[in-house]
Amino acid sequence: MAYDLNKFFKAISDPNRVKIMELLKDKELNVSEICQHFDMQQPSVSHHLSVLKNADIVAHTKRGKEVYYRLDSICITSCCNGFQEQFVEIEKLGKAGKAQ
Amino acid sequence: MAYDLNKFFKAISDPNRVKIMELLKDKELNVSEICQHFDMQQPSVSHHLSVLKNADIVAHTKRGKEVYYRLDSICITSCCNGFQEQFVEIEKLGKAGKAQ
DNA sequence: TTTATACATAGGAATGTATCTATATATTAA
DNA sequence: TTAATATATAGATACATTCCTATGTATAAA
Repeated sequence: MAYDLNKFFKAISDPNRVKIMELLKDKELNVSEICQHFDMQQPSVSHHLSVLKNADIVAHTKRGKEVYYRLDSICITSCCNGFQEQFVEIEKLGKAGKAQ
Repeated sequence: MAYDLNKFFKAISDPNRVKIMELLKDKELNVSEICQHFDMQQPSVSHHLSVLKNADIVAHTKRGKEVYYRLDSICITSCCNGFQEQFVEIEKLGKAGKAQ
């Protein structure tokens, strides 16, 4: 799978989308469930989900009337690692800790 | 150092800024030298450098009339790794290869 | 088949961003 | 001190993004 790094980073450059990703960290949620955690209207949440989907950060499955979204962690690690490798020598990678 | 992840990802969401980062990969360059690689005018390059500087992605040193910019690879690895760790279990990290 | 529910899409207003030209500031050379 | 060079800042314009309301589409329930 060839991820579009620019699309990926644009997608994660919005705090509301990052919050959606956090909600989906270890569970699937449908759109209504995601909406409950925001002040935004449902169409705005749908828009953010489509940006995440378009960047391959989330996948979705329709079950009945509901559409369930889940995180694609391969995309996240692949894009983050791939970007680092463009700029930092391999032997230096993985040494820097989490941003505090 | 507490990096601002949102600021970091917004900064790297622009192709021209990523290209500047590539130019600075293993050498310092001053603004005029960076400008030679772009069609943009010098003030636009200066603007992009200030966005990168503001996100702690580059540092700069003035020598005489010139201002030399260099990449801060610690910022890059710290932000990329820190972001991954928000969403992916530690034991799964570093397994996914470079985006092709 | 009609109605209700879940979600997506369309279109518009407000705001943010990238680029340009013009100009200010700092440093060096004459 | 005056002129030239390197870079940054200011202001304007074009375009992109976010959010809203209104509405379309698919599925399930009555």
